[in-house]
Amino acid sequence: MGVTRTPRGAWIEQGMRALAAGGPQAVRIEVLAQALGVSKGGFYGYFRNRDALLGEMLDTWEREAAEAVIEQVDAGGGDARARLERLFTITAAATGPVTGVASELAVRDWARRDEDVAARLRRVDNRRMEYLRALFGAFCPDEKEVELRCMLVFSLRIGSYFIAAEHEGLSRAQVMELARERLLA
Amino acid sequence: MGVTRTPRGAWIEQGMRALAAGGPQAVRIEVLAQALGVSKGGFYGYFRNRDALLGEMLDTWEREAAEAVIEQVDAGGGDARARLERLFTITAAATGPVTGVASELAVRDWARRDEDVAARLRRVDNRRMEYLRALFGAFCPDEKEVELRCMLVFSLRIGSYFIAAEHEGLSRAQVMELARERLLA
DNA sequence: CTAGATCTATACGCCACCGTATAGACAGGG
DNA sequence: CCCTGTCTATACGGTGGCGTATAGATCTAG
Repeated sequence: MGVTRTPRGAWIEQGMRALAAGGPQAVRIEVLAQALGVSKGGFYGYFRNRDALLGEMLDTWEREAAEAVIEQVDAGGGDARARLERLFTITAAATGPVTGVASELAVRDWARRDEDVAARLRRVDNRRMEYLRALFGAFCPDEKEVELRCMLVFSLRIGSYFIAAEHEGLSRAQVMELARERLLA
Repeated sequence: MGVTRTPRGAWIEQGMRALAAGGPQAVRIEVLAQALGVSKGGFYGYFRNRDALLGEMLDTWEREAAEAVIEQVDAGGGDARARLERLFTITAAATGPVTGVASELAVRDWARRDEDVAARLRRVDNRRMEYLRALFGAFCPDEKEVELRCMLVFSLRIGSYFIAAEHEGLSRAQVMELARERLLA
């Protein structure tokens, strides 16, 4: 039996790279093949067609996007505030083809026009929101206040990548730092 | 001289619709033509090629995106808080092919992968940020606090469209209302 | 009503990409 | 060493979209 030279996962990972860089339209089999230094010949042994690849890409993203960060945050221990701090730091620096920021933004935009993707995103977002809620709930008694802070954390994270505006006398990082202090108060 | 049956502006508007619905990749000349009930024959009389159309679409967006809202807000008069309230209401309901929310989200995503688009977005965002800064500055003495609130307003607006999470016992509108009260305090 | 300008329909060549078919290359078991 | 299963390269037809060419349609001016 021959060994797998370009395993299933390689196609998925390269697909995620393409998705992150150019959206679902940029996930072209022949382009992925070239990036892998291989012809597309083997692709159709793993996947029925291009849609099957996109589906499996979303499967892996859905499986790892939320859990990867949560596990990493929890692994460090500490109280709720310490974990939130760590969460801010980690998500700000997240890179890599599947759990990186670029992939997530691409998925969010994709979800606007595809109901299946939207459903997956909803599951991931709800899982994260649930986690955030638990952390804020640990030191924040008002339930509404908790929801508000969760939404603010979420929005700032996404906004910081989609917003191009500059700030008067402050860097973006400084503004984010201000927000961080305020949210942990 | 024949009268223009499908004027330049019609192509641009239809292009913006396609952009809003499916991103720049979805702006296909033959599709626009079909949507306009016309063949693509006339297109190349107005535009050198597809890129020229995309460029003019961005021109009109850049020209109208910021100013349209600002004028509409200022037209109602009132103090800074009243204007901010009106700004929240207007931007939440914004529709239409060029100044609508969908177009803006599409442009933001597009800007991630095209430096020219990013530059245009930066100009629009800075113009809006400047306006927001003036409004918050009217009743908020601390400069840093002003920047923070501007960033929060911006992020919430964008986040509310890109975030799929649901809230515990509250609707998204209720959370946004909470944020509005807090930001105007 | 004709003339000229402008808009439009249609046909064409071109290219990128999808999915299939088929034959060669490579490893391990007999 | 050969055989078999698996991965791979290449060639092919089909489709969709771009940009051009060209001829017909439509409107205003004179």
